[in-house]
Amino acid sequence: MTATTPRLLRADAERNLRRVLDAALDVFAEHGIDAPVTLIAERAGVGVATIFRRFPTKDDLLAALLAHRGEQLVAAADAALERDDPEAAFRELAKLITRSQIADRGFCEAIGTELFARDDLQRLFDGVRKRLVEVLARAQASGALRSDVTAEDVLFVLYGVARTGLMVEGAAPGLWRRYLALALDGLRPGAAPLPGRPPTRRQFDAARCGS
Amino acid sequence: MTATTPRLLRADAERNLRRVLDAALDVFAEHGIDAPVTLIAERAGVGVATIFRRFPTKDDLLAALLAHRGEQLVAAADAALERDDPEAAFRELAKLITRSQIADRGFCEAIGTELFARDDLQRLFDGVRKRLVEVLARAQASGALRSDVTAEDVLFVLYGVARTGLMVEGAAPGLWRRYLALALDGLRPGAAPLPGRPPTRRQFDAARCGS
Amino acid sequence: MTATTPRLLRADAERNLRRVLDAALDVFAEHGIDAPVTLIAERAGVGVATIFRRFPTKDDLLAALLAHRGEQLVAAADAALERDDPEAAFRELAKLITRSQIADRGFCEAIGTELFARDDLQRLFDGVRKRLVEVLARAQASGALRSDVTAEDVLFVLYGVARTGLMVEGAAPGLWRRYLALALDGLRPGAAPLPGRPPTRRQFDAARCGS
Amino acid sequence: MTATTPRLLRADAERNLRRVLDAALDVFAEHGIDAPVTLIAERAGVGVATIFRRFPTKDDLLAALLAHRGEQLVAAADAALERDDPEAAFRELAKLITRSQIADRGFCEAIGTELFARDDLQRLFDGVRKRLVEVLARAQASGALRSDVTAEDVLFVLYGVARTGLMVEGAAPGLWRRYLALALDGLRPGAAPLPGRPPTRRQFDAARCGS
DNA sequence: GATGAATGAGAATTCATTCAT
DNA sequence: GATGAATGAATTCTCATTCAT
Repeated sequence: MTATTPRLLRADAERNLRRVLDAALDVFAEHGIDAPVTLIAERAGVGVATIFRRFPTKDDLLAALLAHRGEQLVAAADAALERDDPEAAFRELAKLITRSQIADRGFCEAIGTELFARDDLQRLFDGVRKRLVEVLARAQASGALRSDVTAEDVLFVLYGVARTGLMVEGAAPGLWRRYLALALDGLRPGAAPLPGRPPTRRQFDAARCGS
Repeated sequence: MTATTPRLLRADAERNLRRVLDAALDVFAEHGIDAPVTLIAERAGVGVATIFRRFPTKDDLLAALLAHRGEQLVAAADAALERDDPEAAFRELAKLITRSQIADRGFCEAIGTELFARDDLQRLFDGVRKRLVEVLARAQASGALRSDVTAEDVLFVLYGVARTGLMVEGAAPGLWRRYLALALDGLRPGAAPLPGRPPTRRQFDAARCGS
Repeated sequence: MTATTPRLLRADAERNLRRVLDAALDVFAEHGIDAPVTLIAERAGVGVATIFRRFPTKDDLLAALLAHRGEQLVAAADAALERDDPEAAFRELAKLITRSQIADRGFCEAIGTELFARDDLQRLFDGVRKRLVEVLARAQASGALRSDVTAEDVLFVLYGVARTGLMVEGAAPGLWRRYLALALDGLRPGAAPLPGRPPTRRQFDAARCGS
Repeated sequence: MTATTPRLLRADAERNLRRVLDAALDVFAEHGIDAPVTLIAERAGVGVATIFRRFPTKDDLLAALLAHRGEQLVAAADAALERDDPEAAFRELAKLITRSQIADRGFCEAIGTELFARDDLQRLFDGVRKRLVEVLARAQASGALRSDVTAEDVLFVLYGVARTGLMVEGAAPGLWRRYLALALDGLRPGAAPLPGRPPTRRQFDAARCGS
């Protein structure tokens, strides 16, 4: 009973926190990262200060949501890693990564922003990258994918697909799958070698954090 | 004297207009469409009111620049149309379209915005689309390109490439060519048919104007 | 059991009250009266509401601390009163009064504020004043101090010394003793009579409470 | 005529700027540096943005006012330097310095704040200090002042006098002259040497800028 | 009784757009 | 015609104080 008291307190708070996060997810997903915090507060049915209590900065709130996305992606990537078929695993992971950005305009807009410079986000999304490295290597080894692309390449390509997908989502929901398919077709083997060199890790990280 | 005064003024005005447009082009290209109007006024060496006299709204100014880009693209597309080699023509046009967005962050950001709903812009960029239809058809007829993609598809794909290119441009200048190559590889013939259907004209236009 | 519970609670409460007061003393002494209440709650390891339960208002909390300082000063003044050497007694009391303000930025900042209008504080600090009147009179009678200054004058002068001391304390700790010495030198006999008249009791009280 | 056009424009603007500065001077002088900018805007009869146009930051506005005070002081100090009687010159300068702080609560409160770290302010008020060095040296050479105090000492002492003066000004206008006289009496020769060492230039500057 | 989450009233600052000159 | 100063409507963030648990 003495143990439940703090839990009860948190039950209330957590409900509100959940509402804030849900509202923030919705609002940022719909309006992008420029959505005012007050809009989230309204949607959540709380005062602004309630939000700023948990997240001292708008950026902190955004970072929390991004971390959420990162965790989801890591988990989903782990599931994809389980797959036996290397190509299917790769396609699934690619789809997951793209879809997560399309489902959340804020997430997609945040990519290439200082927001990603935060250590925790770096680590999380590097986890995604690492899993993609693995899945990609297997697919390449199986001959299903061209061998001159890196995981960084793939992530950049999928970002582009997501951007396009977001633009068309309102007018043609689901059309992004078409463009994902097109992008994946570009990864088939048999094409002329790509021009230039893939981005270095340093370049990749820099690009993610807004050069 | 009464005759020369208006002429001089008009000359002055035109010089100013040119300076405003040049400055706006630079500023929006560098900072995107959220750049403040005052920054443009500074760069142009004129007062803000001078800008708002010609362009009652910031959006009007942006629209004018977009029209400029549209005209450039139309001209460049016409040049590409001259080419004999259908594939080369297509690749050139694709490169032009992508590069124009990468060279102008504002232009790229404006795509998918209500800004594109303006009649004049609709017409202009529809001119680009039409030329692409032509170039694409020839390339497809020549067997250099898969036949299940439309000009609308291609434009959407290139938008994605440009978005990626813009993100990485700071950290890895020119890397976009690599991703353009990848995208074009996706357009080679021989792949499984694309899922879904290409966007209708209505969907295409709607997506361009922010659903 | 019914008897011990309230006792335990009261013991708990008193311990909390003590912690709050200690924390508040520290925090206000270090950061001044603008320090947020939550900072005190943190430092005390209690919730804010615990503070506001005892002290309905931040001002009430401040007043309690000021009362604490007042009591300390009264006690210290009583000790000084014991001294045989009138000049030594005066110097000691002056030093005590100054040091108490320097050791507690919040105390010093509160002087000249409506806070001092509270009856209990008025009474307490009037106790200090009265003891200074006594000590001062003796020192003046002994010829060690000029006779045209009042206790109110001295308190005002020491406030100025404390303000200076606080400003320099960070860069030159202890420098205030130098300025206290200078101020005391100004109280030596033999100078031309001071201009104007010393503040009346009414003026003195009014000045203390923010005019 | 062509020359007057810009002047006319500025005539209007300068009137407003003057109103803003006057209002700011009044408001900060009365309420101190924590007074909200909106209050100044109201008092000046302008919108807040008008103020933020000239002074990008509240601190910039404050700094401008401080610079104003600094210039006034430098000019006044030059006048005092002209005086033949070394002691009279010193007393006059001391009075000027003290009065300027009493007339402007904001000025006095700003001392010991990061605001003073600004280069222009440093230079201006160092000009005041240098003039005081001169005047002080003459007064000391003439035997009118004790020789173990520096200009830095004097400035710190006068700050304390001003703080006291500000506290009592509401209840006893002009009483500060009494405490200035007391402080000056402390600077007469013939007292025991002061304890400690005067602050170094480094310490002096650090104390002025908030340690 | 204690907790700490929630709140609303500001505060500083920015920006597209409008007027007086 | 051109200028740039003025404006008001946001937007982010803070803090004393109140309430649900």
